[in-house]
Amino acid sequence: MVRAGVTVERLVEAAATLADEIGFHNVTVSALARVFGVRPAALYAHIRDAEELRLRVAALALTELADRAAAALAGRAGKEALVAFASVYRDYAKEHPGRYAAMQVEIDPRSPAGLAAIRHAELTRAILRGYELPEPAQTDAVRMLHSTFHGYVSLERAGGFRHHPRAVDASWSRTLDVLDAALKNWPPA
Amino acid sequence: MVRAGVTVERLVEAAATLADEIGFHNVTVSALARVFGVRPAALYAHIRDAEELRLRVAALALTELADRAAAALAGRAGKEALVAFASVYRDYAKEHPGRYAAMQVEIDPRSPAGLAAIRHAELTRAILRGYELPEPAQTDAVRMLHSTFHGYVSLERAGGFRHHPRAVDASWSRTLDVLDAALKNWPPA
DNA sequence: TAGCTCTCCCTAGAGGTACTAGGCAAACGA
DNA sequence: TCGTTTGCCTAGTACCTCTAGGGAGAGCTA
Repeated sequence: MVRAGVTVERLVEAAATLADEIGFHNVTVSALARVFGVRPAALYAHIRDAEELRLRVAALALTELADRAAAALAGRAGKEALVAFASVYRDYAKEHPGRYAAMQVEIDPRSPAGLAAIRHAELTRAILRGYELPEPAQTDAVRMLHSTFHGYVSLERAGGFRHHPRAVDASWSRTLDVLDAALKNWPPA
Repeated sequence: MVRAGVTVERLVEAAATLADEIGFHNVTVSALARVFGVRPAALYAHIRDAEELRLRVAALALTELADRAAAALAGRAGKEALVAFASVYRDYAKEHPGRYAAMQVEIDPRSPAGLAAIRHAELTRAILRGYELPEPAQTDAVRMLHSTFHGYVSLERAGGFRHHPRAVDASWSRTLDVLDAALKNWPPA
């Protein structure tokens, strides 16, 4: 009986990779066990249940994306920051569809995934450095930006834009122009 | 052996109701059979498989939402139309979380669900009546509006706004103000 | 009305998944 | 070298999807 060297970290990493390959939806404890050449029951020594596995993949994805966003935002402000963040977001979803899907699970704010999500929201706030919005407009803007990014990427992935010939990249680029203009000229309450 | 009177229509309607109650994710053929007081195998005379059931629920939800949107848009233009559509969208998601989740499945454009989705996109275009945007800005705007609505509702439902005290309704209202301003003053390419 | 057919739901069963309980052996620490 | 711990095992329960084939009620036909 050769030991497979399973650890939580390797498990979650493999689950994330598997999600990108076969879809987050299809990542099961059994499928993951097959990856490691091990019986499904063996994994329950490392994770409590399938739900914890999914939450850990979500936390991994949120952390990875936050890291990339932080790097992209470094030294940038205004529209440059906006475009950099948005590109990182959309590219990550393209590159890692399974991880991106994992991020959409309902998240307890006090879990590790919840902390990663908060860090994520704080980074979105960093986009606004060059725009000088007061509160509560800043929070409203953060929510709107996040919504637009997530909504666009989500609809694009689901095929929601496929029935019209207009290039999806072009609409994305124009959407960022519009968001930039909106942030520069935020209407008074 | 009393006949339960199962038909595809009643099945899909019950599945949608069940989705709103226990979550779309938890709607299984078995659970649906229990609702009808029938063995799971009996349902396979009416639906091909679980996938078809899910697609039919998605089509039902898209059609219902399109109907409501059409009614809300009748006789309205400009910001009034924008707010009416957005409210219908968000309220529907609140009222029918299971049906809303069903709409997020990947949809073949040529299926009934795909046709409902296209009708949906056309209705979003009707919002723009009062704003007089030329193509391709119109398509870009439709995509941006749809993205923002979906993204906001989706993040709200997933609890993404829960970690900040700012009222979610207030941010929503301000987001609509910003979208209105953006449509009125669409930046040139 | 008697019989025939069709439809609807049944049982049985194969195969997959989540998860628990308990066992055995490899790896590690004293 | 000898416990002890750790990691993976088998066995088993429960639930899910879906197929095959059987029986009985409902409606059509003569």
